[in-house]
Amino acid sequence: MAAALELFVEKGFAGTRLEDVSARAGVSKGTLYLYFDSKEALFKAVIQEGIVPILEEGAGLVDSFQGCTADLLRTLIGEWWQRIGNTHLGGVPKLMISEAGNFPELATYYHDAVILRGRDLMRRTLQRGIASGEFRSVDVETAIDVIFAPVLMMVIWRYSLGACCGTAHDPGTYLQTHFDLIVSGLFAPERTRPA
Amino acid sequence: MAAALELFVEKGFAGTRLEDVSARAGVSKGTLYLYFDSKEALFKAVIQEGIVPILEEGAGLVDSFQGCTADLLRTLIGEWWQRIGNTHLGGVPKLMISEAGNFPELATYYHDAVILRGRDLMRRTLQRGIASGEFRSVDVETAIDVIFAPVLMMVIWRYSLGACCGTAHDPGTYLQTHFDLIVSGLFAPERTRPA
Amino acid sequence: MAAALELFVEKGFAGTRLEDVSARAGVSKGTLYLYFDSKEALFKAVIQEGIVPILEEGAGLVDSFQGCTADLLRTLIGEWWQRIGNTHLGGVPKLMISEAGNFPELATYYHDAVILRGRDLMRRTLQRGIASGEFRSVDVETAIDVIFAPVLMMVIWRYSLGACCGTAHDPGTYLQTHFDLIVSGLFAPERTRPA
Amino acid sequence: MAAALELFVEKGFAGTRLEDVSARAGVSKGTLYLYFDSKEALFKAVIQEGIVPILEEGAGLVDSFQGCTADLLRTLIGEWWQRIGNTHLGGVPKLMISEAGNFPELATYYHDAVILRGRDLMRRTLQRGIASGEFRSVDVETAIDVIFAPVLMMVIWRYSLGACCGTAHDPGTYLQTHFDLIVSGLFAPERTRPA
DNA sequence: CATGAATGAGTGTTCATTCAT
DNA sequence: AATGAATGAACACTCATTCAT
Repeated sequence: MAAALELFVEKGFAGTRLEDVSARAGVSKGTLYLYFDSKEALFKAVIQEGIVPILEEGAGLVDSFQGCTADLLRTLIGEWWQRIGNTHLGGVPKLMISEAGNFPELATYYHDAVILRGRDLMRRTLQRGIASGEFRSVDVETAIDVIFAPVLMMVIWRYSLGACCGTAHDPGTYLQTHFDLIVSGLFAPERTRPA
Repeated sequence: MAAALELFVEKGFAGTRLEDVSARAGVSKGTLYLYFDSKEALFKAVIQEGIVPILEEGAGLVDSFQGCTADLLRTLIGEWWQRIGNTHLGGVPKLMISEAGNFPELATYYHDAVILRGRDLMRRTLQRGIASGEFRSVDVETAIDVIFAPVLMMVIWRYSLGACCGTAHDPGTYLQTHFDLIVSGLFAPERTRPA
Repeated sequence: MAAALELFVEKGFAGTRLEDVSARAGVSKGTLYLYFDSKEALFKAVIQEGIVPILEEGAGLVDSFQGCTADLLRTLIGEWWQRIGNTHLGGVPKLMISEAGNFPELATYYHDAVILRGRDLMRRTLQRGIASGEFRSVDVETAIDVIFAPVLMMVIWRYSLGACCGTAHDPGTYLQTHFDLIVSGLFAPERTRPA
Repeated sequence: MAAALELFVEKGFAGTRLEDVSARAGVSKGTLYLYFDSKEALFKAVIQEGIVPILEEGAGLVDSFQGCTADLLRTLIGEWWQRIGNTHLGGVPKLMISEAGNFPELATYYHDAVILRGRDLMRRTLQRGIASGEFRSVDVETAIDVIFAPVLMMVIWRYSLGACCGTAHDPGTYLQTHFDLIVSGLFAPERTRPA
């Protein structure tokens, strides 16, 4: 599955040959069919089993986190970067964007299992901060957009045009800058804009 | 080329069959080869001839615009929406993201001819506003990112997951909201935050 | 279709490679798909278009035949031998027997369109002879079995074990013998066995 | 081997997957190769070991039978029905017809070991009846054809088109009818058509 | 200019066969 | 003896490309 992920991300679904997947995995072409019914089934497995478990851990983190909400937010983004963004899974958003039209059923699954769940994680985090008075009472849904968009654009760029036309920002700096910007915007006034 | 654009945008490069393109264009499959050497040549032509001319008109607009810079910015975004975003050309960003890995040469061309040129348009606009005192002296490159990102995410979503999982924002409202937000942030303090 | 018939008859459905069919037909593999959606569709077409039209002509013959019924019977069997039995179509009964289990839908079609129609032809012929007093009043359905069975066994043998283990009877003589036997058995006693 | 017989009969040689055979036999796919060198070897074993022993018993029966020849004939057909026709072995004639072209060597073996031996059994029976004056002095080879043909057609039908298009005669009644017809035809005139 | 029949290389999938355990 | 994971050759089917008309 790691081999399939890399190739799907790199070449798209149609551009990936199962022969290459099996070669990269060090098995024969037929062996793939012992574990996946079809190329499409392999594709779905890569998406589903790659990301969903990580999101479930994220849910546990939000539920049990001790500490201020800014730290929770920083931890969430950091974990996402460690476990998804900075691994081959970081190519999945670009992959889903590319293939959604060809796999509507999978796109729906991804929307429900990944996107909605991811938004939910962020929603609960923001509400936690607002409830505790740490954050201003912003419009939560819009804030979710604002937080996710640059992060997503970064990995999308990284796995598409960034590969040819380089000059990408350093991801660490980029993420830190955005985190600061967002947290500044979120912090409740008396704390972010002290006299 | 309109037929090809629609199908490339909808199904990606590999997923598009020239037979379908020719059928939608109302000609025979062989006729395509009178005008384009190959599927790849067709793809490049669609990208190049679709967007570049519009950008060139945009350059003329920025050079000759009479009026305040906020109006220029509003006009630019409005024209983009009228001529690109709200037509089938709106699918091109998603398409380039999908196929950049398979067409590095085209991706480089797109980067230079479209992305850099688009950023340049916006850069000159922002610098015009800053020079005239209308805008605050923001970091221009970051501001370009901030202005483009939500607009791009909207069309990317529209041509990928949005097609299956709906619930898209109304584009008009969305763009207006973002425009207001940006301009508020850009306006020079004495004007946006009057005593 | 002639090439396909020969190979299906010789090797069975699964044993026939479309590449061989196309080679024997003098076209390329892809060309087959211009005219038949799939191997299965080709198989169905071979069965349907090969035999059904001939049966329809047979129906016309029975309706319009002038002369004694024994001559009609002889003509029917002779025509069958000329147009089916002694051509590659003679392999179709063996083919249907082999593949009925794998193509139940086609088997049902064959049963209705060929077998039932063939029996009907024979039924009307026998009833004509009985009505005119030429034939004894035998059990018609059983007589149909008796007339068809040896004829079918001959072509089945010819396209199966007969190919390897030879020693087949001369078909002409075999058919003649059976025809005589059948007619002798059928003729009313006072006419076939005159004092 | 019972599992293989059922599947070969039902789906033909090419249509039978060894995985299904092993599953039906309750062993693993690899285990088959402990006992049979190849799919082809399994096929040959099924044919050879299934029918030949029964024919050998039949030879003993003809040699030692006490009683009139009509009873011997009835017993032979009855035994055939009990031990072959009405078991899965009844599918072997259809199977050999289907696969003779693909297995000429096996077909030759079957011809020599089964068909010739079966004809020999019948030949000796008929000659016994003729010698004793029970039967008319018919042409023996033709009579063998006449006796075997309907019986074979019945099992062939049963394992091919009969499976889809039903309406088969009751096998018991069918066999009885044919037996009566044959014996009536064979009995010397003075005994079958008394005054 | 336009056609569409023909091509054949390429790929997803199947399954008989092998072999380390 | 028995397993079942692994193999890879074989084949149905697709589709970009060509060319005679």
